[in-house]
Amino acid sequence: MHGKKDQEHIRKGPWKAEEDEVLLNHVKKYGPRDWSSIRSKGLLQRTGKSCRLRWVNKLRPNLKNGCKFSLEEERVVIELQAQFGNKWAKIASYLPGRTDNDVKNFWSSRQKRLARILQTSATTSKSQKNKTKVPTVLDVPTSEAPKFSSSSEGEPSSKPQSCSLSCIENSDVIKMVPLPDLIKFEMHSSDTNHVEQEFTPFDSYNKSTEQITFPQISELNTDVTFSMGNQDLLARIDEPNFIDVFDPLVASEFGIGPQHSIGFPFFEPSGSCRIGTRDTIDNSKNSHSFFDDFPVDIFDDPMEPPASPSNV
DNA sequence: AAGCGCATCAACCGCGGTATA
DNA sequence: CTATACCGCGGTTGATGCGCT
Repeated sequence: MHGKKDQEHIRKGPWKAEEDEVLLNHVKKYGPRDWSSIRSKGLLQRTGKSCRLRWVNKLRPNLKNGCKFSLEEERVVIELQAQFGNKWAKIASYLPGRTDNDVKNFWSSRQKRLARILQTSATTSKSQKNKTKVPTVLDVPTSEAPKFSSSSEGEPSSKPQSCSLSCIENSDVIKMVPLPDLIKFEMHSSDTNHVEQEFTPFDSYNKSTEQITFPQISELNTDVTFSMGNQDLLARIDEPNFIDVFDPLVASEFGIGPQHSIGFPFFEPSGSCRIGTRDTIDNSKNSHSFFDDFPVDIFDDPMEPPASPSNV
């Protein structure tokens, strides 16, 4: 009855180069819209949905494909996730060149890693001797973090996701540009001209008088001892000695203290692009590779904004 | 060298919102 | 006003690659 014909020729799975080409041609002609017309015209045997996804995630210009999240980007994601919840598209809009899929993947992989680390730490410290009561922080990410406002309704801004993050509760109301300094740095560093003008999320914030609360990172960073919540944990997950945090015997109940000084190289140049897999920890260890790993094009590709439908 | 486990990425699915007829 | 189609988003899953044992 329904769409036997419609369904029989729908192609799924990995995209071929020819398909990409067809899709690109369509976008060149008509802009990134009318996705379903691509199939109805017989150009591709893909659903409009699939075409759109391919464009958004892979073919759109200026995507940072294959680049690891920089530390700044990671922090931005962590901050914004705490602020907005799992609004990946929204979060991605603050990260030029990143898609919601990127952010989503990044986050879930990070969550898995965190869960794993926590689990490992919990079991090892338990087996050593459950001498010190492991702080609640330990329990939080495994039980709670994966569920972070999975439903969209819980206006996340009103409920700081991190338990016991007192600094979040102290967040100030920042009007209009809800970005902490490091994010601004990310945005403005290479080209101050085009950023706010062309980067739509800023635009929309500028236009609206919306006020959102945003935890100030300076505050977040000032007192890591005892009040480390998910955000800080997540932010530090890539540090070589991150695991120390969870060893209550070593860290004496999260008196993490100065041994967690981040050390070089914590910050990477804006827009840096860590290529390869699982190099995050290695990057922190191997200072020799810090600058060596920059891709050749990062300094001459100042992230132009994605072509907007109206421009094409 | 092979097998295993983990991390990452790409793509699909379902659902809700919006536009249009 | 209603029905339908389309679009966008978030969650999930399968494939692949890589490192470790």
